[in-house]
Amino acid sequence: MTGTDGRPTTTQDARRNDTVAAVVRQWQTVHPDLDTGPMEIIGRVNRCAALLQQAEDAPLRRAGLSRPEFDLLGALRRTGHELTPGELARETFSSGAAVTKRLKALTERGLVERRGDARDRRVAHVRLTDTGRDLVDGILPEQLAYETSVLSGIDPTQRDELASLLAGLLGRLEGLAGVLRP
Amino acid sequence: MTGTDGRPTTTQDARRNDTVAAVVRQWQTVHPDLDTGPMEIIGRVNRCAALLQQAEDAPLRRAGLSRPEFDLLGALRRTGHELTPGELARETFSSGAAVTKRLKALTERGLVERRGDARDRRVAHVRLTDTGRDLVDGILPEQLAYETSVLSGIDPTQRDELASLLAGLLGRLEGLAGVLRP
DNA sequence: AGCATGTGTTTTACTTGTAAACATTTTTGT
DNA sequence: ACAAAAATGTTTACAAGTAAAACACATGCT
Repeated sequence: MTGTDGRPTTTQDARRNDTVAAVVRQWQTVHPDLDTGPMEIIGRVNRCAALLQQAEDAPLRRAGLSRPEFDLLGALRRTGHELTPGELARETFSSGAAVTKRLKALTERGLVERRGDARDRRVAHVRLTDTGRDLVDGILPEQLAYETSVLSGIDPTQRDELASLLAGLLGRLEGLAGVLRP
Repeated sequence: MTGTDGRPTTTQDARRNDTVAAVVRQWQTVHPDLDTGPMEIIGRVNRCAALLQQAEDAPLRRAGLSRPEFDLLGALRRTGHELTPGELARETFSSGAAVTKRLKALTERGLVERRGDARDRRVAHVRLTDTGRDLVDGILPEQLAYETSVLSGIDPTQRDELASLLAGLLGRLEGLAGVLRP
């Protein structure tokens, strides 16, 4: 089945039925001369991210963790070794000050430990405690299961296509960020 | 040109070269049994949104506006009529309390005005001042021009495909939100 | 009319992030 | 070797969001 413009309508005209489409139509009537094309992508990326964060935090809340905290623990878990606060900040894309605060809270809860560096006494090395590791390993499958259920409405071919296109966009954005921040 | 698995490589194997791909690979080596497929989409959506917010706010900062403030003004501009605080909250996907604070700041800056309702004296009606309208109309083209330049690296066919796939995902997320919030 | 209940908005207390300043230590240049 | 510069991490002051309660008014029931 195809629409009058020949574009396939396998997603039941999703492009005409979400909130972003409505917003774009409003702008079009007020500023018919403006090219609103970028909104169709960027508006949707932003809105998807907002909704995902709302819903996705459910398994984390149960464990009493915020997502930024989980990201920090996850960085330690997936790299498999100790990281310094600075490395954690880069790895989780957050500021050093924010990492300092999170580390304080997570240390008090016994999820991470710190150790000074012998050579360079400015730096600390942070590692997961056993409790912290078990917590991450317990939450991650739930998180992925939830994410899988969210994506289950999209057929595998389209999922793959979407992942590739997003990778292209992300690569471009990260390239830009690298260029724009010398 | 196609990769060894037959998938086209028009985006120069973007899927293997962004930060999310590296994270997924790390998880795979630590938990080889886990299905990390969802991360390829959801991780990228989140990361794209984060980068877009950092970079995209440039034209807004120049005008001394935060993005949530611009969203509020934009909602008034694109609907073309007055909105109540509650409607603004729904329209901009934020809490009523946040809207109250933003309205206070924007009113003090002379960008919006309030007017009481004659029938129902609980509600207020908010409208853009001429200054506010001019500000939105001045910023929007800059914003769209920047967004266009970000997306210019992706060819039009892929842009269209990406917009459609995101619309499908967003529709599903918004449907879920509706169902999960009775 | 009088009171319970619902709705729209604001206020309050609190959480969390950021930017800028700071302290400490290392590196660099001469 | 030593002063200046850079790097690392923390502290401080502040901005902005949220949840829950408070507030103000409207509506419906008896």
